[in-house]
Amino acid sequence: MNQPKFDALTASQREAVFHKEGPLLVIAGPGSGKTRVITCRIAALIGSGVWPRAICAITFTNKAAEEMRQRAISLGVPPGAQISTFHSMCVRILRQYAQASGVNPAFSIYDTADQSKCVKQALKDCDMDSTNFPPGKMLAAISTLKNKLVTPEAFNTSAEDFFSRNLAKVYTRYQALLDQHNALDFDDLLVKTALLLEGRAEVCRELGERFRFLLIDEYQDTNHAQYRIAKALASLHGNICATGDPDQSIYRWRGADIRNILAFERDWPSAKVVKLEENFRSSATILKAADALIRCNRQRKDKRLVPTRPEGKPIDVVVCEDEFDEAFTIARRIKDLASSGERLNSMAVFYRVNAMSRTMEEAFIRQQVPYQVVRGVEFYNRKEIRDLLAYLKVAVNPQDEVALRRIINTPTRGIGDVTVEKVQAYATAHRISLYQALTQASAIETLSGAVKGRLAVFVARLEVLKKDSAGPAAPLVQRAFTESGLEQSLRESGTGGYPGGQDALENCQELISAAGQYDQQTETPSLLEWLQQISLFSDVDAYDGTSSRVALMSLHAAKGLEFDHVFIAGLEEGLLPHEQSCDDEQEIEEERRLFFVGITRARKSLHITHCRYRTIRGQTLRTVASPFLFELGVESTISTAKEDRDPIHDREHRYDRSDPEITAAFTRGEMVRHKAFGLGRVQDFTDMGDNSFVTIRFNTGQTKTLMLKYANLTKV
DNA sequence: AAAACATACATTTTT
DNA sequence: TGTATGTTTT
Repeated sequence: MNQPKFDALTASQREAVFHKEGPLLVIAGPGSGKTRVITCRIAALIGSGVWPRAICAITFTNKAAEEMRQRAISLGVPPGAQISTFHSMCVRILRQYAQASGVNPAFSIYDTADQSKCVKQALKDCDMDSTNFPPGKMLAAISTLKNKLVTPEAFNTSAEDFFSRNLAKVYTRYQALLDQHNALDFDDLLVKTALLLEGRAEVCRELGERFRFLLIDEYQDTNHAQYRIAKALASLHGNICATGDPDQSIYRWRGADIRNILAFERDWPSAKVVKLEENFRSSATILKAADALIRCNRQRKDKRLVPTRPEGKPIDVVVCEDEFDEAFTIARRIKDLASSGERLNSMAVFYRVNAMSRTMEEAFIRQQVPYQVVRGVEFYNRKEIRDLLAYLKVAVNPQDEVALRRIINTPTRGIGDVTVEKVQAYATAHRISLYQALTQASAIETLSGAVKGRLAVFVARLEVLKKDSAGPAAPLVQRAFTESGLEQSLRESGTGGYPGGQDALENCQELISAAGQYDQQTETPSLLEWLQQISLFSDVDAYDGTSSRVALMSLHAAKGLEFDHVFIAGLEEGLLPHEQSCDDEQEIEEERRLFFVGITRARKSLHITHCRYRTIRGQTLRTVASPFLFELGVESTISTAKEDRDPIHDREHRYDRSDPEITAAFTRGEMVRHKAFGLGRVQDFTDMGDNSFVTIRFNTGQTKTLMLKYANLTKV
């Protein structure tokens, strides 16, 4: 049926696509057409008589899952196969087997911000000092334990040294708090699923019978919990197909265990291994450099990078003066490429740390190069979105105390900290949840009549929402928006606590329409399901490859993407490899893989820059070129960006040239640069047209009032 | 309750 | 250097 579509496959791709029964490991290098192989494999399985519903494909990101679904559709694969991320699969399993796994199906999903609230609370409850035990560190340690499926009880018995014993206390308390709140954090989703599958043989068998074919993408990024889940799910039949590239493992720091993919053949001795070594993406020149680089890693399975494309342009390595010069140089080269007919959305700039995006953005604005910054979080982390979602979460799961505390006085409704503490005291005394205590507020003697009234109004609103919480999500989100008072407070912005009132309003409306979309796409939509689903979303998916803009992103964010022209900035010691990843050889090797990932995104041309000086945290330091540069082993065109510019007044010229608004108004607090005095902050601005003057406190400590027309200031 | 002030902090990021 | 968060002030 789908046979004609498979004709274009290479021999090794065919092997991977048509291997039917038993374990299969596909080691797929960059640009080897891996995604296509997986979707073709799904099609081939179904073509050979496998029922679509028996297929379970697991990805790491929602974006990857969506892409795979789209590809499957365009291949003509009938619907029914489950294609989802590890986490959403776990949510589904946990809800289906709620009883067996000991969770309440209305659970909230806690993200890092919620987690951090709980850890802080746990530290407080344990009388531990957050200076000696920083919440972030504790959370990371807890996450590591969870990844290894170590329960608080187990850790309690094994913890011996001072730190471990304290960690055990916090971990135990933290987990108790989550239980109390009927909440699972991201790690719990995996842990509970793994424990369910390993602890309940009948559940494991049922799921094994249902999902006869398991496909796991990016297997090199699995952590231990995910590994155990995969192993359990495939234990019945051994039909597990793992695909990945050990050379693209860049998430060790968040628990990814490269040993999972390296030891696949040991776990599944009958495994067939297929290597996809041909690269259909990059020019031979780029591949040669990438190959030379990655060969410097010692802990590695040997793998070839076989080019199928012609030589292409030489790799371009540029030494810049400082980060401004670097950004300027990149912007100018992009302009050159654009004027030679290349599309802006075929180009991308990668950097090691997101902080580097700002300098880039400034240069791009000045040079008028359209760009988009691709960043992780944003939308769902906005205050107004979190507030609105918290309101809904409480309606669905009143035990969710983090959400409840968030909204109890947001927008302000005269329920201050003192009141909450009184209610909390009552709750503790009567061993009930905070929410339950709120419903009994009239019985709390320490509260005044007025406060009781306000609490009653608040609870009544939530109760109504809770009662009507069945059916489509969008109307409920709309209602919560209005009834919570959030909408009104946003409309009256300026006075309220929301500085960007208009934006915030639009964001909330966007959330409502997102809920509407979910309602339309889902057979039996429910608020609970929607909330659980969007907890697992981030908006990296918001990257728009079709708009005509250059993409700016971190090297990590670049994984899975490809561009004709790639720029990688900051190839300096301490930045790439990052100074905090230089402790051991393993970390250095991961940094090398990160660079490798960046390089192999490029199809036609690769441009690498590094600076002689870079300002980090306000200090300008002389830099050293990254050792990785020399490992590329290519005859690179080393050019100095500065050569065609005035060497002394570079920076000033750059700004003068591109900033015609030199007499524009300045506002208090703005950063400006003065030729002689350097950086400073505007204290005051008196607009007198041509004779305007401006008061600036310079970083040298002096404050000066200058005539604008003579000052020659530039905005920073 | 809001604004002003002070202080810690600072990779990578998905779920 | 900036920011994000927490604390004090009004």
